[in-house]
Amino acid sequence: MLTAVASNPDSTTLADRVFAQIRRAIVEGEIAPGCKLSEPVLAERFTVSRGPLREALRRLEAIHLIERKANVGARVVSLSGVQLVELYQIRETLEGLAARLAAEAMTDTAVAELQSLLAEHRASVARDQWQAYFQTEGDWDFHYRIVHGSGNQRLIAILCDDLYHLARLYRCQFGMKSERATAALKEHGLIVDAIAERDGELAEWLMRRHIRASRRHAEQRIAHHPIQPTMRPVP
Amino acid sequence: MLTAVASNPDSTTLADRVFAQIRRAIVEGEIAPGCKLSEPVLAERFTVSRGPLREALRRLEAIHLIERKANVGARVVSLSGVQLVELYQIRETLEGLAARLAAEAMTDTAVAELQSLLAEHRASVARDQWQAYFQTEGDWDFHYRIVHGSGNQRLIAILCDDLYHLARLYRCQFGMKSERATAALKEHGLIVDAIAERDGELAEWLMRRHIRASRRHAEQRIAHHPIQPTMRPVP
DNA sequence: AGAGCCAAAATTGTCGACAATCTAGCTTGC
DNA sequence: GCAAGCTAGATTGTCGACAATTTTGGCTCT
Repeated sequence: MLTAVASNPDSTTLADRVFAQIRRAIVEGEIAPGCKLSEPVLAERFTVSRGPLREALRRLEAIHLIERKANVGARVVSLSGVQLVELYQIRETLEGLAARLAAEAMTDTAVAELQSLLAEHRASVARDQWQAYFQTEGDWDFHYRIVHGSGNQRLIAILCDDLYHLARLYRCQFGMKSERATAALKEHGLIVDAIAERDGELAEWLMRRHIRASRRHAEQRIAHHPIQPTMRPVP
Repeated sequence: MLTAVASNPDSTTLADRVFAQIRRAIVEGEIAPGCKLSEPVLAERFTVSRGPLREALRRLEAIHLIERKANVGARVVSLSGVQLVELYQIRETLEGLAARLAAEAMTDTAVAELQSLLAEHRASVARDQWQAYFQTEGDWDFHYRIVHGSGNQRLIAILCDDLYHLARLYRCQFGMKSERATAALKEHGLIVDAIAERDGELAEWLMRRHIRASRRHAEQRIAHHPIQPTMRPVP
């Protein structure tokens, strides 16, 4: 669902694969935030020339996962609390829009699939409440579906190709366990219901409240676990 | 105000300059929508190697001004009516947010500057009502200021670095004259007033209505002047 | 004559080497 | 002893050439 391109040996270009690999490494915390990305060492690590590697870095910069300065180099973005709040503000607005559009535009079969996905998540949470990883992944799945359901291609691009990668990085960075999983699941249920009833206005309002709650949770967590400007080198 | 980098011979990298030049050429309609961008001819036209040129193309792709397919090449985005509507939907949401945040976060001096900018625009419109170009440029100036006034760095990046270039391209493409200039100016005045009174809720509502009106205007125009899939070669 | 296939040309992707720039460590002077 | 300037090393930016893929033109076959 992400960008299924990885590990296909010849269907894409080298730069595509390197891009996907580094992105995964960054988003999953394998390469630490603030870490410098040296072109020679990455080129050797992925056994490619600096050409495709530079293209990959440029694309990582485009989705704001790394920052580059001319003649200096690239670093993984370092995450601050205010940037997290900024991200949540935008997500609240855009995903609210997505929910409203989805309620108006999603096909009946897509709604049914969304409902079954939700049922799966419910079962999964009931089964193994401890498995935080798959719960957060399920959360992403849910949001991805809604956004795609909106049908607005540019909205899909902004959220799924740019902001979600950053949001995932933040979650990994601040170690967001899913204490909120059961509450989030309940909120998801309400949103799906609103979409199923084609009530766009309600779906938007519920989605905005859902993300606002998630933001509050994150803010609280940061307050206890204050900003740690990680700058450790690449493992 | 755009990205003042052009024509500075050595302060930036080659790729930066080529990027800015091609972007300007595309946004101002010098290179037609749908037109193919051949790397060799562009490299010769700007007297650079294909290396920096490819970087520029990649950055143009990142802001969605061109589309690339592997082993095929790059084309300037072709504009459809539905994409225009998609863009307006997102702008309505995001700029509404920007207006609300600006009302809460802008400094008093920034508000004063915004008011004087508005006065300038009023004078300009009263003086030479025919000069459509500067009016639309003034319109962009206004929106740029509000967005920057929000203080949300990511919001600024999404709107000013990505969506606005596309929107400008659309305006050039569909030849949006400013019959709406005087109405738009009146709406701008209300928004500035709301911001000056620190009424974020009202500012958001007014901004959304302003963009909605602009969208309706564009839709009407497209209806009379239906989609012309331009595909003429580079001049 | 039209459709399908093959080959050549052009274009894109990739690579290695060179030049310009920045960083770090050392020397030198106060 | 500390700060400023300089030199050496490493890193990034740029270039030209080669390899792989796509496209186009012509040819053959039905």
